[in-house]
Amino acid sequence: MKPTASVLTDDISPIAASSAESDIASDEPLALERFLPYRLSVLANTVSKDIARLYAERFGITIPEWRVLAVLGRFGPATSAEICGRTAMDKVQVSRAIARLEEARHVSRSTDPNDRRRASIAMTAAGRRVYREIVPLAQSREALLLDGFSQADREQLDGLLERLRARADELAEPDEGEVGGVV
Amino acid sequence: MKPTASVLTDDISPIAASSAESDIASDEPLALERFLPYRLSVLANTVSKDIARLYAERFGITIPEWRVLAVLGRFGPATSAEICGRTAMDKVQVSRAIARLEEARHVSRSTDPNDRRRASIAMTAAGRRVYREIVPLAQSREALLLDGFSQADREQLDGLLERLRARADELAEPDEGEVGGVV
DNA sequence: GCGTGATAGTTTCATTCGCAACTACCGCCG
DNA sequence: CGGCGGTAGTTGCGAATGAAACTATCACGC
Repeated sequence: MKPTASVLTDDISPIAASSAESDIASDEPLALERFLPYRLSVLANTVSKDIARLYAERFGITIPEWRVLAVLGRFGPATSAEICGRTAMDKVQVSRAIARLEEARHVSRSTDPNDRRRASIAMTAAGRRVYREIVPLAQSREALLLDGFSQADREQLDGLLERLRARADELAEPDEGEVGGVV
Repeated sequence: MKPTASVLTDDISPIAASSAESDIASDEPLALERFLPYRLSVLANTVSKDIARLYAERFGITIPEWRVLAVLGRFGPATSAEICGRTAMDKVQVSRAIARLEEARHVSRSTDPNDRRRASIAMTAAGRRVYREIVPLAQSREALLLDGFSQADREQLDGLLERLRARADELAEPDEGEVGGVV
C-alpha cells in the first residue's frame, strides 16, 4: 500500500535532490527550495546576519538601531512615527531602538513644545561618527554581494524586487489607504 | 558652524522627503530604501508574515513547523540533522519545531536502533492531512505574489535570487567545505 | 473649560530565539 | 573492556519580539 511514486523511503537517505520536477502537477509535494517565500526568507536572513555581524561586534549596534541611524543620517531629525514609516519597523521596535541608542548617547530626544506627545530624535556627534563608519561598511558589503552582477542584472533585480514588494504589500493589506510608504 | 547643507533643522518637519539627493556625493547618506539587504529583509518579512497568517490561524502551525512538514512531505522521514540541512534552520529551531509537531501529533519520532542518538521523524496521518491542506494554500499565495510576472520575469528572478544566495553563502562563511547546502 | 475620542509613544507580558552548555550515545584506540 | 573524543539532539537562560494594554497629550464639540 506504499504510495510507490513518492520519495517516502524508510532509510535515511543523504540528499536525493532532483526529481519531483515532473510529478508536481497533481497536487502533492512542494519543493521548499523552489518556494519563493522560503527563498526570500533564507536569503534575507543570511545577508542580514552577515551584515549585522559587521556592526554588532564593532559598535554594539543591532539591526533596528542601525536602521534608525540610517534614517536619521539620511533625513535628519525625525519623530518616532516618521522613523516607523521609513524603516518598515513597528513602533514598539522603533521605540526600543531609540531607547537603546539614547542610552548609548548616539541619539538625543527633544520633545516638541507644540505637541508634547511627539519628540524629535536627532543623532549626537557620537552617533554621526558611528553612522559615518558604518555606512561604508554596509555599502561595501552590498557591493560584495552584487559582485559579478552587470548593470543590466542590477536593474532587473531592482525592478523585480520592487514589483514583488508592491505586490506583497497589496496582498498583506487587502485595503488600507497607503499610510506613509517607505519611499 | 552649522553644516549648512544638511537637513538638520531643529523643527519637526512633516516628511522633508526630497532634498539630500544633491549632497549624497562625497561619502555620506545611505538610502535605506535602496539598500539591498534592507529591501530583501522587508520583502521577505512581509511575504513570510502574510503566508504565516494563512496557516497560523487555520492550523496553529508556525513557520519552522511548516518547513519541517514541507521537508517531510517532500522527502519522507528524515532525521533532525537532515531537516536542518534542507530548511536552513539551525538544530535548536528544528528540535523545537519537531517537539511541537510531535505534541500536536503531526509527526512521530522513532529512534534509529542502529544509532540510538538519531531519530527518524515521520508525518502521521494527521500531519499529512494538514500538509495536504497547506500546500495548495502556500502555492496559491506564491502564485498571487507572482501574478503579473511573465515566464521570462520568473526565470530572471529565479536566476538572480540563486546567484545572490550563492554569493551570500560565500560571504557568510569565508571558508567552510560546503557541508550540505540547501539544494 | 471640560468630557470624548484620537494619537504618540511606552510598558507589560507571554512567547520565541539563539547561543552555549549539557546529556546520551557512538566509535575507536589501546 | 575502558576511557576519550566526536556527534545527535535537548535544555537553560538571557535577550529579542510582538500584541495588547496603558500613559500622556492633543483636538474638537458643546
